[in-house]
Amino acid sequence: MKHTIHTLNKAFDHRVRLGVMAVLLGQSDPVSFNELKETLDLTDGNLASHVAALEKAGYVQVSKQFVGKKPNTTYTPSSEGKQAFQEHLNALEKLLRG
Amino acid sequence: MKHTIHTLNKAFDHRVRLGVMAVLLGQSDPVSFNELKETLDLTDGNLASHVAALEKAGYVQVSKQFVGKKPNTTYTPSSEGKQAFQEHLNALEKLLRG
DNA sequence: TTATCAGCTTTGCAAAACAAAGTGCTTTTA
DNA sequence: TAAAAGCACTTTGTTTTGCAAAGCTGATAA
Repeated sequence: MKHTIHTLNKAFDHRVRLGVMAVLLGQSDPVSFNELKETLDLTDGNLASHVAALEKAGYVQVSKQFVGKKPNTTYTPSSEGKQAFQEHLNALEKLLRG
Repeated sequence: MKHTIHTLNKAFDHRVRLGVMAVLLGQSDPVSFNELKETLDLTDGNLASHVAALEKAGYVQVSKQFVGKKPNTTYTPSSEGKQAFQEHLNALEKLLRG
């Protein structure tokens, strides 16, 4: 019965990134920077750095447009992101059930 | 629908500490340093520092005895540890289900 | 007596986390 | 029209965390 914590994905091994993924996957529509920021109660810089990490890993896609005259950045999970996250959750469950 | 990642317990917000708790809670008997080390595949120092953190938080109890003539350190989750861990898992589930 | 085991502690470095302030651009608002 | 405010960052600087590797202690086995 190997408790291999090493199959947990480091990209998701932090509450902020976990929260970001949970929010994105819980919504069928893209989620904006400000929605994320308020939902997760984070500072701008903190959120920006964590989503940047997820983007760099290829787990979220970023799209920038204008809503009316206001800039609006939204995030969606990529298909690799969805899969990697699911695998992470599976590994978590496995770990927690021995 | 508040995705409050802030209810996650920082003491368990790391794969090693998560693994330690999972192992300890999965076993009805105390678990030795070496069992933990092998099960989780960690170096001495790394394991030592993480269990020290859990001990400092009051989440695991440490007992030192001799088995035959060899020293043997074992770990058990405290009742606060069990409760806190359960709450952490509840918070996790809640987060993951919106 | 040299080596080995258990269980740490120390050292030293690198990466990560975070808050706070700054930035550039646009748009309200007074 | 000048000041304020919103969006989405980036930069700066500090603190915290993680980790491997080496060292250490006290005991035993070879």
